[in-house]
Amino acid sequence: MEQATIIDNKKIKTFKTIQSEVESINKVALSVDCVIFGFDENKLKVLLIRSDLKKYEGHWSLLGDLVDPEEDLDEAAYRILKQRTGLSDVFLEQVQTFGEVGRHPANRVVTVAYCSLINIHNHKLKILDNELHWHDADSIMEMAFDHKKIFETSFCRLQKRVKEHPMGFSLLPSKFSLRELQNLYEAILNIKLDRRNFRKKFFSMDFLIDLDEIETEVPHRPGKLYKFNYDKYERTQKKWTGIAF
Amino acid sequence: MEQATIIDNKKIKTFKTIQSEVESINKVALSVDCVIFGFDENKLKVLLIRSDLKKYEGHWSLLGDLVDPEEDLDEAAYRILKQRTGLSDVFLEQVQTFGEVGRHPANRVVTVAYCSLINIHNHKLKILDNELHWHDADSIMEMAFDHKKIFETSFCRLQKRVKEHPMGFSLLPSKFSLRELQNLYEAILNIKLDRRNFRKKFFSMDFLIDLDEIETEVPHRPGKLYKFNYDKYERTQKKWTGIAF
DNA sequence: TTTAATTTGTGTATAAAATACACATTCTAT
DNA sequence: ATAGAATGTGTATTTTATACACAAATTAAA
Repeated sequence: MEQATIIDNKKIKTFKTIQSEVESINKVALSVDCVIFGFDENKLKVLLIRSDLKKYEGHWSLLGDLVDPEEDLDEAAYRILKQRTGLSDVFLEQVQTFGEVGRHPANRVVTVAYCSLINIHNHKLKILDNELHWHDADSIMEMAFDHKKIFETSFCRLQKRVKEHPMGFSLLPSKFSLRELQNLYEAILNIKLDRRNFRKKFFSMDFLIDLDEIETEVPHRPGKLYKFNYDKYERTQKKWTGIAF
Repeated sequence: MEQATIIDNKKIKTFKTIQSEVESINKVALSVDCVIFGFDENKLKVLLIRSDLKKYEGHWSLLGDLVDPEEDLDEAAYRILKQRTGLSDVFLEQVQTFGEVGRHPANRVVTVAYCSLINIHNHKLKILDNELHWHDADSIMEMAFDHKKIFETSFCRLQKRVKEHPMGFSLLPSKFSLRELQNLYEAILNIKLDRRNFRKKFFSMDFLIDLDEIETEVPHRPGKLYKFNYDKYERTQKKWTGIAF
């Protein structure tokens, strides 16, 4: 709403009219919900908290909070992440806004979903009362509110984005083997990939820096360790990829 | 915000506390802004309205309105479209939510941007006072509020989505020639495509129905007319497209 | 210290897809 | 009748994706 608006195709609301509405009735509660992904034991995980709402007793929900009227949306998302995980230097991306009238049982609450990818071993959960828990992303059952839908939307977005953007590396330690990288992709996309072709693909992209180190404490031949070359990636403009439905 | 929330990593807000906040202070005005794309004279167009806000006198803005507290977000977007264009059976997709604190000069207004594609010739604009105008998408200058940014985000989204989803057909008449289709893609993506390869591509996708009709009133050899096979597209599950940054 | 088990690391042949490119045909306008 | 302009078509080349097997390195156990 930010200009004259036609109502009933007739009556024109002026900005002044609208502004008075803004001050009074035409407001809704706005929240941010974070879908926080992690990767552990070769499984994609999502961080959930137990709902304290009577109606959803025993159900899990996403990590969220109301947006403060003085706070940017992104700020709110970063704040929630910081409060929950202690991390501030994380991958964070807005996914979608969910605004069905009945999505919250008590009030009209519109929520903006954010997706976040964190390296699960870089932080220790501030667990209080066992409220907070990492769940396997592939076995999420019922959730509070419409959080299942929000989760699924975010998961689909992740599956799509991870193929066109190197965000997956945020889920790995900074040094990783190609096997770990492949495990990550296989877990997110729920597919099996050919090891030789996978390696060929990533080497040909030429964004991996060979660290001349090898894995330790693996019960087999250790693999070489790599890190992702973010600098080079940022400098490289993405190529044209054709039309394909 | 939809469960117990940690503040200062200490104090736990209960739902009751939060609910009272919902009732009072923790609300913001929420609007929907529609980026309405059209295609005319081989150019991508966007429908804008003159801002009536003093501060933005002479500037153009997107078509938007406040979301009613009893109204779903999508409903609000459809309502705006209907009011502005008279069309109800249109392509509509949420793009992103913009919630910077200072984006509206007078109030905190968070806006959810929607992208819409309409066939420009299927409706006659309900023009009032010359307020409403189709602009060339490639020559948008200054706009009111952060609408330039919203437009650009939506335009980028369109460029990306049109390559992976057959939404572009919404901008064309139901019967179109391959040249029109190619012009559309060239306009949206701002590139030149090889005519033979473009045709080969679309024929190999096999979603075009040959109508056994030809163009009329063109000053040259008329091309064959096609329509898009939405049914077949819906039944066809999209193929795996590989990892590529 | 030998052996088995497991995983790493590598290359080639084939198929599929994208690209580059030219000419005859059809229709309109004059 | 002719000129102009756009349609319609095929092939050769390059690039990319896919399928597939074996030797070398390391650990764990005998």
